Amino acid sequence: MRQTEFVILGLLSESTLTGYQIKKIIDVRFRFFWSESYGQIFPTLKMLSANHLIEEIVVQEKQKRSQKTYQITESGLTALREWLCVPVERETIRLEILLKMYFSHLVYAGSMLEHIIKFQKAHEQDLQMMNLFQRELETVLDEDENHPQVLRVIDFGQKVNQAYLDWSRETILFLERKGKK
Amino acid sequence: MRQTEFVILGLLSESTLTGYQIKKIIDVRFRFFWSESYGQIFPTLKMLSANHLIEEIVVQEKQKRSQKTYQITESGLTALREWLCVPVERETIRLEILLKMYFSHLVYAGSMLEHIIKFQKAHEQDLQMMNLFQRELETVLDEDENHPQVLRVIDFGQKVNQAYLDWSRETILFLERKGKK
DNA sequence: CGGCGCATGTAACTTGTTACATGATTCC
DNA sequence: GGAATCATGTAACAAGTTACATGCGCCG
Repeated sequence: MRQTEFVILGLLSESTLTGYQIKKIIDVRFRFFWSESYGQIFPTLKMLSANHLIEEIVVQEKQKRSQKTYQITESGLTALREWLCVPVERETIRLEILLKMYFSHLVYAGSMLEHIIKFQKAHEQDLQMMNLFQRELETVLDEDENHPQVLRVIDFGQKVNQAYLDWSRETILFLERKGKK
Repeated sequence: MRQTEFVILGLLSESTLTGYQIKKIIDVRFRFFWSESYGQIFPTLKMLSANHLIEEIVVQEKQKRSQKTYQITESGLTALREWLCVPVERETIRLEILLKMYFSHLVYAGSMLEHIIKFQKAHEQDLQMMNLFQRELETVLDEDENHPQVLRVIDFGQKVNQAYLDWSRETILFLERKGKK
């Protein structure tokens, strides 16, 4: 869980959060390059806490529902900084759609067409969301926060998603021609 | 091992192969969108064989070294065709480099710069390899084989890798400006 | 008072990697 | 003769998902 550890430390370096909030942030802000499930977040939180890289802070506001908010410790921040300087080692990419495209001559073209249209729609939405993030961030841009770095990440998402959409458009044309023959 | 199953069936639908050859093909041709380890290939081969989706053919040429060549069966081909028509369900992307970029304001810019340069070099090579594949395939283009579909897959790789390189260039400039301040 | 969203958690399972063992063949 | 590549395989481990259980608070 090396990697999960550091996503969590990273997010906690910005603000205190609950496990649930961490999951939500990853699902929204990181969706085009990362994902985590509760099955990893909660055990990792427990582990980080046992190693004193994070601490549970009990914000007993009135009679709030059960809620564990975590904050990063000094050693957590140190560990995060160290990790940031270690060379990137894993780059996991598994695109089932390309596997299907590669072997798609074995089935009728209409089937592949459906897959691509679905793919295209999903990434159109992703791109719109990124454009929104970008505009929002630019209106409150603070050079002393991590905003410029976040904009670079958003830019990555925009470029890659644009490439996906260009490819989808061309591939749909290709399949439509195939289908007619 | 759902997915591993189908990569193998797909490759065996083109030619008979050994486990070792399957691994090599995935490492070279699919490297920008897929990966498999021996730890998955060999057990999956065994399992597919037990289910009669593939068959072991013993090509006892002279006193060849131990070698198991597999070929797809009719039911294997049927299973593959069915899978090709089922909607794409998984799209795994985990880019550690973006995670590091996102939180990189916590460390000095030079560190991130190294990561990006390494990333850029790796993807320059990938792009060159794809350009080579493309040229090779276009010289022997056969519309009745899967060549047009493979070219679409290569095109995906080229577009996405080009996006990676554009982003790298811009991000290196960004970090160099940061570093000087 | 019903449903949704917030919130936590785990057990069972699937998936995937790593490290290791083994040994033949090919090429320099 | 030694290195690289071909070739097969597994055990231990690490990572990740899914399905489920639980229950509060808020809004209509």
